[in-house]
Amino acid sequence: MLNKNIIRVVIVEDDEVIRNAFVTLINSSDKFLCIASYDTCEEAIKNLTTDSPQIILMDIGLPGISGIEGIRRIKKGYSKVDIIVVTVHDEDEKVFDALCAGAAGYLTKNIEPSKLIDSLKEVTKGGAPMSTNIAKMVIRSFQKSTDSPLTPRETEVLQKLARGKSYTMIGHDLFINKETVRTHIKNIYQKLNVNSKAEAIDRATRDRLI
Amino acid sequence: MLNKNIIRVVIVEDDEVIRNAFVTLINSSDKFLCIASYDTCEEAIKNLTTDSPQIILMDIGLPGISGIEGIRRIKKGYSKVDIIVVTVHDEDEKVFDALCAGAAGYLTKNIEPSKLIDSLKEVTKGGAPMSTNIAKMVIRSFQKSTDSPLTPRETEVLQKLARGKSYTMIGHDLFINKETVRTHIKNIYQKLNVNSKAEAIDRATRDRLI
DNA sequence: TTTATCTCCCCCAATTTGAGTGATTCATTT
DNA sequence: AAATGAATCACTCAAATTGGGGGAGATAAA
Repeated sequence: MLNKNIIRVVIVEDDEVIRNAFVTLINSSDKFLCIASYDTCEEAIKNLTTDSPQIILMDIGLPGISGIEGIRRIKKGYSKVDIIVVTVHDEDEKVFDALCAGAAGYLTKNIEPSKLIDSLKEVTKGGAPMSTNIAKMVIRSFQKSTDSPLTPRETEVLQKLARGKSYTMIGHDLFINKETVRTHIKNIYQKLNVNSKAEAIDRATRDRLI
Repeated sequence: MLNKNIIRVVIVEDDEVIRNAFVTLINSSDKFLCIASYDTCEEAIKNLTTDSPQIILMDIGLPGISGIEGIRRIKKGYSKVDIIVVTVHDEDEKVFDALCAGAAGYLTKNIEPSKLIDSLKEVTKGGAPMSTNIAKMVIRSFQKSTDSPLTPRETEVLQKLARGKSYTMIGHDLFINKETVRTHIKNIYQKLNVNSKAEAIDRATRDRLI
């Protein structure tokens, strides 16, 4: 049975022109078959078990429930499908929200047709296709600020504070007195211009200090 | 001046055979020039300003200071260079440590020669080359556990707790009474089998509940 | 009808926190 | 030689937070 080896793809995209282009493109490959295409997540979800796709190509700027929420719902009820986001949006928030919601890959729409097919192949092999700009954002999200106002020790203290530890525990971890921890934290608060734990963690997270 | 357009590359790799293979490969491209190759980070750092590479290909299983620490030191004194890790290691810890230390990309050594050159090109264009398995690990690091023992509300509470907020603040954020927050946290502790904030955050982070 | 989830209330003791105001040591820089 | 930054420790004090215990009502789902 040849059909067994064909990868079933569903498309969710509200722009008819783009949607049809994707359908044509995918069906032009003998490895993939576009079983269905929808212009809203709601419809896609309704037919999910019938369609039983291995891959969903999904836009995230949709009418009705957002693509992000759509990803969440789809992965909840049907976790084995790989969802690749294909969108014009490349703002940090959208990207990370989509990944957190369970997207297996993230492509921006300027992608060349051949690359899109490559991405489909990559995801079937267990990979995580990303546009270069997205990959860059993702990598950068791991990296700390290079010009922190905090000293190494203060950074260490703040990291532990952010993990919910008390002054006493931090002191124990770093082999210093609780009073020293207190001093460090006082200095941290002054440098970050805050006056509570929550604010400090907030600023530090936002500015990638920890 | 043609040299102006050649991308200067330095290699840090302790295995002589692999190192020489990389040198040959890189010099076979007319876009890149391998100016130097070292078998330790120490040496590479010593000659950094003289070599002034745009890209460093770096192994991370090195004698002397580790590649990870090497990345940190290089990026500290010479932040404009793009460091691509090329290694056999694909354990979570190494990968994330390298990325946090400032690596611009991460390749595993089974990479084909043509892909390595592609990766160099990608990084010069501001991208972040990753092997498929690494990309997958990175993406997965954003995603939460699908079978959390916590209810949605409890997860919400725990997330805020992990951001350093007090019971009072959490209640304010969620428009519920502080006492309700207490109850949630009591239940969370019981479910996670812990009895303090720090332990709860630790478990939740480790198990990707938040 | 039971169960799960979310909501709220009270008591209590121990700990923690934030804000003061100090000080000493050590290494680096000027 | 003096100054600066970094890291260490001390003591006070009032307010807030935390964790443990108890109990209970509402609603919705199974």
